[in-house]
Amino acid sequence: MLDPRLLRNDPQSVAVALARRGFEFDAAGYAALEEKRKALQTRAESLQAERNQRSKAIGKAKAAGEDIEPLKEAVAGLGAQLDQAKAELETIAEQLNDIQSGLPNLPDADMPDGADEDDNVVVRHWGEPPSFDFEVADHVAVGEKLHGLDAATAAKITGARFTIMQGGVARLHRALIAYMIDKHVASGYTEVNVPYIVNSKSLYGTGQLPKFGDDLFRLAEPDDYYLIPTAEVPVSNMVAGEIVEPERLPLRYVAHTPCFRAEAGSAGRDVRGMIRQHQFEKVELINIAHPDQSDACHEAMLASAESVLQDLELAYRVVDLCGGDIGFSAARTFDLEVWLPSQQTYREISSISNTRDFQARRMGARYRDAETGKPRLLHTLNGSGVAAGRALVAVLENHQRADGSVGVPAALRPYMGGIDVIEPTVE
RNA sequence: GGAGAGGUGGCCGAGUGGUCGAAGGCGCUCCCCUGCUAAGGGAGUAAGGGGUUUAUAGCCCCUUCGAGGGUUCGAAUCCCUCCCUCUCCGCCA
Repeated sequence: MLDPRLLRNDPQSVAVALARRGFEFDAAGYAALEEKRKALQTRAESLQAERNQRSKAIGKAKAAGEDIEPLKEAVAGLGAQLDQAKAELETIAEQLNDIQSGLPNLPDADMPDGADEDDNVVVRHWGEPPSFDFEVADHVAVGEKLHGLDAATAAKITGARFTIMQGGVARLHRALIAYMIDKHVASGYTEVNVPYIVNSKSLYGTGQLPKFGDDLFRLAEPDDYYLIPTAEVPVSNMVAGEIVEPERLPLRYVAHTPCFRAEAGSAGRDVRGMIRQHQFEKVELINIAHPDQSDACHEAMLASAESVLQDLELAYRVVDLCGGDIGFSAARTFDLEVWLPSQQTYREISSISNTRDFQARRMGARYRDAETGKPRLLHTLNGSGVAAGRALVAVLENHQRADGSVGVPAALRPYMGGIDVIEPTVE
């Protein structure tokens, strides 16, 4: 949510800023609605003030043993007027609120302009895409050869966009997760284990609702809950409604969770393999920061995620998302894209965003300002460190060998019982 | 699931229809005292919103005692619904 004061005082500048991300904001219409709101609110509040005053007078008269009947008669007409004024105000307030909750975040000044992902700016590359002296297989073929990936059986059990991992591949997946969590904990993150099911309020707080409900799996019964699309939702909402003492900042959390996404609207995309699943696992980094710290936190999170890929010996590039590609809640986002030999291209494996006070305002997440003692909105940041499913894909593809085996990066060997290669198993 | 208790400010905790945004305590801030430390004395200290305004200063006003309805001139206090927490029982990983 954007600062309502900014929307009121300078809707035109908001419209200009949001246009950079291809969002059309009707500043004039909003301003007109605001004018109405102001008039209605002033009227409702002055009626309320009058009634409060009169009621107080009745109280005093009664305490003094006076006859209060005439005083009560004098208030008689006020109630109906007040109710009507309140109802009118509420109608307008709802309209304003609907508009506000649908507005995406203001982009940072540094965010690149652009219409779509083709306009994202490549910041840097790390590592060389590996060369192979045999014909590379994609991760599906590699996984099948290892008897480690089985989409068909998962489809029987559930449906499309699910996978069964087994044997060495399942263990590799688990190793990736354990390694990543341990690494981030070693660099100062606090490991948290959080609910994978959340209520709508939490999803509103991080910005998935009300606009993006179609992307979510919803549990209608026995409660109106949702499966999380990312750990960002439960972890960020840990500070919802809280006032955090400044000396605790930044809060740095790492969480491993499954993520559930309906993938509405992506039918036909990445249908083969594990790139785009309804269920995948992710190690997520969350920072809850003082506004002065948030840029530094953003950089540090990016570095943390990068070092995972470096440890895994995977070539990647860092991309600065442009206005046409950046997410609803983010002011600035860096993606990590890992090299996939089968596709001869870089694919997203991590997305690291600073939402500034956008989510904090929706969640009511604040810190106490050391100087003024007043509560101020926090900044929240989230980033994958990294997506486990896609990391598995990247390792299978980049470390595959001609004989169908897959090399285990040194960083993962302690988590793989010391083995340095996954061999095809006989069923 | 059954029975009971409870949800009040940063925290703890009083408060069963009016003068209560709310006693008291803790914490915090400032001042005084004490040659350090500890203790002591005094003052202050909720949040959100609107109007006015160059202003997140001041002033005026509204709202908020788990959430939402209701009764009433007036609700933290009474009634209804829901949510959450705790205790005991049941069940269960």
